[in-house]
Amino acid sequence: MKHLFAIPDREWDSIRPLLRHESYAKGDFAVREGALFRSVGYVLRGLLRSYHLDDAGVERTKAFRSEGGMISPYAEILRGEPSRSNIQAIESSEVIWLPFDAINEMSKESLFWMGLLRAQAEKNFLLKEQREYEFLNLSAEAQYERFITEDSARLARIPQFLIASYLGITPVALSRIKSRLASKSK
Amino acid sequence: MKHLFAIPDREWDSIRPLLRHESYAKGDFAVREGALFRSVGYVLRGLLRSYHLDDAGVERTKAFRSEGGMISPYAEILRGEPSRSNIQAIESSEVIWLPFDAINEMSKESLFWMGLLRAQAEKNFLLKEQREYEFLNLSAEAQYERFITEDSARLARIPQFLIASYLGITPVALSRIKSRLASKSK
DNA sequence: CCGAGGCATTAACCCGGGTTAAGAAACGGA
DNA sequence: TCCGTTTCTTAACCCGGGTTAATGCCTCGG
Repeated sequence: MKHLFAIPDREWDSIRPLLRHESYAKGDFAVREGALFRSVGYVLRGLLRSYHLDDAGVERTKAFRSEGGMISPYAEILRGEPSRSNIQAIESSEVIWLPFDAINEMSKESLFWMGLLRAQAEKNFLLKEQREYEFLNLSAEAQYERFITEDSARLARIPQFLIASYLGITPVALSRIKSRLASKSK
Repeated sequence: MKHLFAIPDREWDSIRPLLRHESYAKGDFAVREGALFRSVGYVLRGLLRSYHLDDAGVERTKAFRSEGGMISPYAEILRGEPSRSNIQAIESSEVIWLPFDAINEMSKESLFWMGLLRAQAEKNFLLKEQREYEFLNLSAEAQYERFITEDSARLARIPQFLIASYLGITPVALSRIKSRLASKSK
């Protein structure tokens, strides 16, 4: 953990007592919609997803995050609002939670912490930018093809109806896409 | 400009000679696809869009930015890659260009500049997150309704075929949506 | 070992967006 | 102002995803 962000000794000592380590069983919720949640999660083990319900009550999956990834209601933390999303463990998982407000306070006088928050923001931006690119350029079928080629390791760990929810389509449509691709490659 | 980012005197003196002020006529390109572009633009006047061509050669509009907005191939700058997008003036426009690399260098020793880059990244993240939300939750028709209610001032300035390209649909489909909404509200 | 619940597949039908094409309207330059 | 170009609208047809529903499979607990 410490070495992952290249945290110097001094900063490590100041943040260490504020870290929270949590374990989640499959299906457990780390964050519930509506909660004022102020921490950023670093995934040590397992796989989680962040999702919310649309107006019609359909689950919309925003992201999957596994080992080494960050998960949190980041946009809402920045806006100072309660979480719009739920964060749920797809597998048994372990997460280290970093207190955003404390780091934000320290960042006012520390180039290191300010730099870490900058890196965080840039990383999250790039992830969303990539997603925008896919929504704008790729059909559901092309998005799925990209997913299975670039994320094949994760694919096996995520049930199909959640992938459908990530792509913004129904499980039925994803099943049709799969059979279309299968007959195409024959 | 200076007061917009609340730039202190000392920092203002160091950045001032590096700023570039450009004017663009309607239709002019500020950035071309493939160019290694390393500046972040602050729009003083006018309206620009950023877009790129998909595999089929169709224009895909990523964003519109008007007075007070930031425009740049930000993701590519962060990744150190040439621009994937074109940036074009929809109206006659004026832009101040901030040199990213110089600011990035200064940020290594300056809390102010590091903080500015952090704020930049967070702002851009929030914009993309909002767009993800719309793609994931809203039909083309609902996206358009949101656009005309929340961005009504801009709507009049942007030709319809560009709005269609922003929404990820064809001009024909947008025209149909408009007539559907018109008959609905009767 | 059995039954229940959750997940995936398939089919039938509907609807909205893509495509193409034609005509109308708005715009811009000479 | 006039003409040509660009933009917008409308129509016809196709296709892919939504919806609903039936079926089959797998897993897990009793």
